[in-house]
Amino acid sequence: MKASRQPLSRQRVLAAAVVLADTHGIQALTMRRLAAELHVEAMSLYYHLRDKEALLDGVVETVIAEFARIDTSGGDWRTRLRQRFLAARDVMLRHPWAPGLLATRRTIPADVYAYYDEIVATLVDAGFSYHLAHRALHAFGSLPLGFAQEIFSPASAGGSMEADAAEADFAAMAEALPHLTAMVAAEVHDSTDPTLGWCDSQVEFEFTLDLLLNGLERLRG
Amino acid sequence: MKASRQPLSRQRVLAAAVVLADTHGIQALTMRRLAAELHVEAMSLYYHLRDKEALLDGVVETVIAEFARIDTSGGDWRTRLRQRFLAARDVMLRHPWAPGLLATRRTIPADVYAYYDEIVATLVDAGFSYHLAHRALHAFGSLPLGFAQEIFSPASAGGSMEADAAEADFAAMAEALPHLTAMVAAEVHDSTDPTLGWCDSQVEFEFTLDLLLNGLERLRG
DNA sequence: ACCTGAACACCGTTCAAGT
DNA sequence: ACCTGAACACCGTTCAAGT
Repeated sequence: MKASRQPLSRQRVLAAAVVLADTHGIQALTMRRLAAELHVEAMSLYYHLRDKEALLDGVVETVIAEFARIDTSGGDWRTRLRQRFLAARDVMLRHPWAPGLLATRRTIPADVYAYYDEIVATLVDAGFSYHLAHRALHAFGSLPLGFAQEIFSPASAGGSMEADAAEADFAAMAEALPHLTAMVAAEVHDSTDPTLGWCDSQVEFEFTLDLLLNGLERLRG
Repeated sequence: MKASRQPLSRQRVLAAAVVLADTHGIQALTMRRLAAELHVEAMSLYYHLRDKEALLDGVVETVIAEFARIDTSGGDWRTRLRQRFLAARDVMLRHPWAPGLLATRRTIPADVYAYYDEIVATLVDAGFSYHLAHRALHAFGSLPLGFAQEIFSPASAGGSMEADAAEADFAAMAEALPHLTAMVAAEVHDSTDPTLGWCDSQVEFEFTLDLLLNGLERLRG
């Protein structure tokens, strides 16, 4: 136990931080707790990382680095981008806290730039102008990073909406929100569908993705 | 000064919280500081709000309530939704911290449900099935709330990308990220364009919006 | 009904000091 | 080079107490 204590490093600290967030949630990722996990005092972390912001930046960097270099092989531009975005999604599904954390960062990991460069390359190779490629990048939003904007209850994957409806007076809700009620009744997420939350399930992700890809294909000069 | 001290209320606390966030940033919104702003001790706030989560929930509720009831008058479903979403955007531009805060909430303000009910109503009235209306809602993401997913530097409205390029060795960047460099060179955001950040400017917001609306129009049965 | 003082547990961070 | 103890400023929150 004592003999096994190799010296810390930035990499080891970041890896431990990812594991801690995966197992106990992002709110458990405090300097003191992370240090305890590494059998070290909190202050030791400051030797390897400037401050907590630097820790969080490093954590998203670590996650982004998981976007494996997938083969950009066969298919047209749409299938190539589709592959990439779905690969990114695999990573995010393993780290459900990552989208939220990424949203709070003010600096973009360098890897993200490289990633976006490849996307633009794919578009331009397919005949897009830089102008349209730029707009496409905007339109994609966070889809290249593997997640869609989450509106409804990011924390409660599994649908708080049904739960609320069950608790509250369902008839009253049906009266106040007739269209939503009808829609929800007709549309319950397939429970085998991998999800990052109520509003970001796999099938919806792919629907939005294809809607955008097809719309862009139409605009492609 | 002393005589003007009317008793606190949930509404007054929330209004003060919005002002505090507007003027000093969301990170300045602490129980203690908010209390000081109201010339009261921090503990007094707990009489009106259960805890800080309840405060933050109330703050987003207050912002959402600003989505004025705009006339859903003339035009087809696309122009009606477009009006709504752009009106929401006006609100968010006045509270740039709101999208980020909203992303951290785990419960949806009741007003948001009512808002989405109206959107579904508009779609269904236009001939959408509930199924397609549901998918449309997903595809819209956060656009109905007036903002697009922000990938690049949410905090630095005004473009850290150019800044970084200026600081770093531009030639090296051009080599490492040839397509992005070319794209950025060809595409600089118009500085008169109202923006919530590098990746969420008004023209891009509208482009994405129309791309989705047109794609959905095509799928409409 | 509405507000407060004192206290607690927990943060991130600094600094001088240890090995 | 790498880690630590003590201390500081700042959180959110409780509880019993004031008016």
